[in-house]
Order: sequence, then C-alpha cells, then structure tokens
Amino acid sequence: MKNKYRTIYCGEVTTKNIGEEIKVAGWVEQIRNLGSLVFMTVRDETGLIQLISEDISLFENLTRESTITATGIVRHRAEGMTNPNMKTGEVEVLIKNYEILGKCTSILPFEITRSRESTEETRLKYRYLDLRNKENHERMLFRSKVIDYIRNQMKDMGFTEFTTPIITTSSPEGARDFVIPSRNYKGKFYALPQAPQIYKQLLMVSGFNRYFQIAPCFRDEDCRADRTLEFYQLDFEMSFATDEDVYAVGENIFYNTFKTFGDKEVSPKPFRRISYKEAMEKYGSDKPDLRINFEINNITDILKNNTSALFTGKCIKSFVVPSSDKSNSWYKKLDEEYREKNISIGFIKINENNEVVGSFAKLLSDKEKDSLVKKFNMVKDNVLFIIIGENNEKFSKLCGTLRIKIANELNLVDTSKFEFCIVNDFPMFEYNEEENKWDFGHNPFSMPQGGLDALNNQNPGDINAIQYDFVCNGYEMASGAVRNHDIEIMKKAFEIAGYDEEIIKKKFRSLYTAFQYGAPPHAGMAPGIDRMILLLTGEENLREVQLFPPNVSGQDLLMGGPIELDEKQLRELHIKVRD
RNA sequence: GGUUCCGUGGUGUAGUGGUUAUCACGUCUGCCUGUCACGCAGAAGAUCGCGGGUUCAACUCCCGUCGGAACCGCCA
Repeated sequence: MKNKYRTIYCGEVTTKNIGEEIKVAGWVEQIRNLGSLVFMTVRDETGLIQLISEDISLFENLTRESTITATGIVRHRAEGMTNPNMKTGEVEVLIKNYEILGKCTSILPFEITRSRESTEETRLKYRYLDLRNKENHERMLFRSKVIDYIRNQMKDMGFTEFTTPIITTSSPEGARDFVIPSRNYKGKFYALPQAPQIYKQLLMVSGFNRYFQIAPCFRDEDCRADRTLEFYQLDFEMSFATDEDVYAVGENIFYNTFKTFGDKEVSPKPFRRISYKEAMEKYGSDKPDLRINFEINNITDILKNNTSALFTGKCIKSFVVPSSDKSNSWYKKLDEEYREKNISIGFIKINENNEVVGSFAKLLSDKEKDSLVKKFNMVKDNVLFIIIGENNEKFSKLCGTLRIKIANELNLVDTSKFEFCIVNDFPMFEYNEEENKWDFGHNPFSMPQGGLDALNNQNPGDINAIQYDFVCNGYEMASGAVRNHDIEIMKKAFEIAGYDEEIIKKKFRSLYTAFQYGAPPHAGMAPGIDRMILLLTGEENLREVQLFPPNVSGQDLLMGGPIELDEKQLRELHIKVRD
C-alpha cells in the first residue's frame, strides 16, 4: 500500500523490513516521553507499531489520538527490549521526520482502549471514537466478513441479488411503519419497508427463480436489547419451491456461517423440527432455548385426585433439574414473586436418604409422589418444580420464562453450543376474544395447510400455516413461509378473517392482480443478520453489532435525530404539527 | 403507557445525616536515554442531573421532575 502517506501498514512491519526506510500513517495511541528520548505507538487498522526519536523537541505539539504520517528506518529493538505482547514487538521505527495530519485538540471523552467501560450514551455520542477501540472496530470488520460470506453462499446456491425500493408504501400488517410525507401529493405518505415482502413475491411472479437481498428493514416500534428501529435481513425467496427447499437453504446458511465464524458447537443438519404446539407445551415459547436440557411437562393428570385447594381445578406443570444448591428461602421467594401473577410454585426433591422432601411434599400423597418420581426417573438430588396456574396460553408462556429463569440461576444453560431448531406449523388463525372473530395468526401471506379444502371444511383454529421460524439459543433467527399464491385460497382465508374481496383488492392490490397472471408456487424466509452477528460475537445488545445505532429510545445521539423541521419544510410537506 | 434499577470532576468510581467529597485513568507543569498500563514531583478540574421538602445540618432521607438502562405492553 504505497501512497503519499504510507508505504506499509503499521501491523505489517516485521524484522524483514530492518534497514528499510518506511512511511507509516495512523493514530498516535500513546506517547512516552522519557526526557531526551520519546517512544510512541501508532495505530492503523492492521495494528500497532512503536516509533522512537531522540529529538523530543519535535513532539511537544503532538497529542494522543492525532493522526500522523511518519518516515523512518526500521531497526531491531535493543537486546532485552522486545515486547512479546505486540505483533510488531521485535522492531521499532527510528523517526526521520513526521507530520501531524489531523490534530486531536480536545480532551477525549473516554480512553479509546477502555471505551466499553463508559456509558452507552457517551459511546453513542462519540461513536466514531468508540469505533476506534480495537474490539469494537474488529467486531464491525467481522460483521462485514460474515455478510460477504453469506452473500457468496447465496450466490453459490443459485440466488440472484436484487435491491428493492426503500421509498415504498405502508403495508397493512405487522408493525408500525416509518412514514415519509409526500411533497407533491398533499396528505399522502410513502413508507419505509418493514421487509421487502411484497416485492420479493412480485419478483417470483416476474419469473426470477431465486432472489436474495441483504435488506434493510424499518419498524417504528419500541426498541430492546435485541430489537431496534432498523436492521438487516437476509431476505430470500424461491419459486417452485416447498418448505423443505427453504429449510435446506436455511440450514446451509446457518450451519456454514456459524461453523465458519462461531467458536461453539453447531447443531448438525438437518436441524430439529418442532411444531409450534410442541414448542409451547415443552418450552412455553415459540423460540425455545434448547441449550437448556429440561422440558416442561403437564402433570395435571397425575395430581387430578389431589384434594388440596391449591391444586383443584388448576393446570399443573413441572420440570426436573439435576440438582440445586438453593436454600428454602430462595424457593419461597420465587413462589412469592409469581404469586401476583396467580401462579404458585413449589418443589419436591430427593434428599440424601432417598426421601421425597420439599415445599409440596406434604401436599402430595405417597402414591402421587411415587408416580412423579417414576415418571421423571428421579434420583438423588433431583428437584422437581411444580407450577400451578390456569389452563391457558399465558400460563404456558410463564412456565417458559420460568424455565429460562431457573436454568440461568442454577447455571443449567450449556453455553458451549449453538442449538438450532426449526419451529413450524404455526396456527393460521387465532381467535380474537375481544372482537369475537378470527384473526390471522402471524401473516396473511402464508399458505394454509390443506389449502382451500381445509379452509372450507375445518375449524379455523385447527388449520396450520406452512410457516416456520429458525431458532437458535432462544432467539428467533429467521421467519418464513410457503406463500399463498392462489387467489381463491387467498379470498377464502381473508373471508375467514373477516375481510371481503374489496379489502384484498385495496390493501394487497399488487399481489392480488399479479396472482391473476400465473404465479409460481413460492416460498422463502428472512434470517436476521444483526442477530446472527450478535450470537457469533457473544454480544447481548444489538447496538454492539451495528455501526451507528440509535439508543434504546430511538434517538440518534450522534446526529441528534429525530429533529424538528423548519416552517418552510413543513409547509412544503403539507404538515402541521399539533401541540 | 407500566414496572424496576441508575444519575458524584473529561471518563470510571468511593462515599447510609456533620468529610477540605475518595480513588484510578485522563489533562496541564517540571524532572527523567530503553519505555511499552513508563516512572517521579506538583497543579488544575465537581454549584454531587434539576426543583422542592424534612432537619441545627442533605451527595446521603422524602416528594416531584428531567435524563439513561433493563424488562412488560408493543414488535409476525
């Protein structure tokens, strides 16, 4: 890399360069002035190199984190003065001359090498400094490499990359849209895409065989550690394809990417398939964390004859953990914590004398205890948690969060693994108790299992969609479906959800008309890029894997957004801001 | 919208009613020829987020407010 500022990168200077005159450029990380001898380390993206000079007067004006270009002779460090902790620690550069290119004139808001110790607020405000930090910097380079790899994988599998519009229209389902006011059309608005869903389906109708895109997606919803306003998805769609064809692509992408870039054991292909129903029963979640090796069981039947007021008429679930070092007060506190959610939690365990003890031991008959011990093959030290609630989905989900909470507190999460599974058979419709009608379960674009026949003859609640999620370690990593490309099936599905044909025509005009011109059966999904990077880097917050993220409240602390517009702009956009 | 936690020099922190508000890093000045988390000596830098209250006395307790974070709602 020869140019005006440098002939070699800092991190690439080796003993082979000894005697050469070189030029390096970068940021001054440290200056160590010893009186009549000055050392400094200069950093670029490849690493650090130590420069040395005996003319300290030249450096009086130099500050840390300034950018410089320096010319000098590479020499071996003096006997005993090498630094084994440094890649370039064998050598140093005796400075002949140097120039300050960009002076750092302000006091740093935090030490670059320790930026993560600072508050997120300060880090985001000075994100460009935060990204000078080696670990943060390398995480972004890593992200880029992973995306390169994914892109190449997709191309190797015969997918073609296209970009779809960012300035588009509001889509009727799902999250809130980010909207863009229109200058030329008073009172009308564009929107940013929540996903390129419609476009990719139209591409299938256009005859493009396999499409993909590293697509930016925008959702105007409250953020979380693993959710933010804009994020990237590996959006892909395949024509003349089934769910199994999509699974194969997804398994390749996840397996290969996690094997190549991850440092944990990856689930072998094919990934385990779990129906939505099974996931809710066994894990109390549609994104089960399979690193936790105990499952939720329904034991209502075993305790159906128990006359304790605590049990009668309730749904009773349980799970067994190998052992627990928690005191009785810990169990009591857990029970009290969940009491306000109308849930009771107790336990039985097998003590060192092989007796069944624990908070619920006295409430259970010998026969019941015996049945439980047998059912779960309980041995010494095993603890059986018993959870009592109502027989509904809310209770299932609470059991799911409890499973994760207890696994975390008892250290029962196997952190050496990436545990993948595919959750499928999501319900097509869900009953809306408040409005006394059926709603679409997840999205209206999915093909109902059994097609028109099922829609005509089955209870809507019994119909599943050909819809699936890829899940890893409790994170939803991708979501997809075989799409409904048949107008008649679409009409019927919308009819069940209470929409007549006019609404389909209006809200889904493009698809509705496109499907009248010969649509191929098609299927696809969209893995979340940011979440993949999150898991691969072991981070827990999306903001650590995005370059310039907004804070959790959706503000851009670096640019100051969102900002107010001036009167002129507002007038042009036909917008009046209400108080 | 709700719940919980947190706001102390530039940064990270100590501080359970009376302190000259602690320490480290950074900054500035001086000394120093082999440093690499350089060292040594010194200095500057904080109306303890803001407002009110309790008290003889508040960084500390109470109320409010503003700001930040985690979670719930919301997000397929």
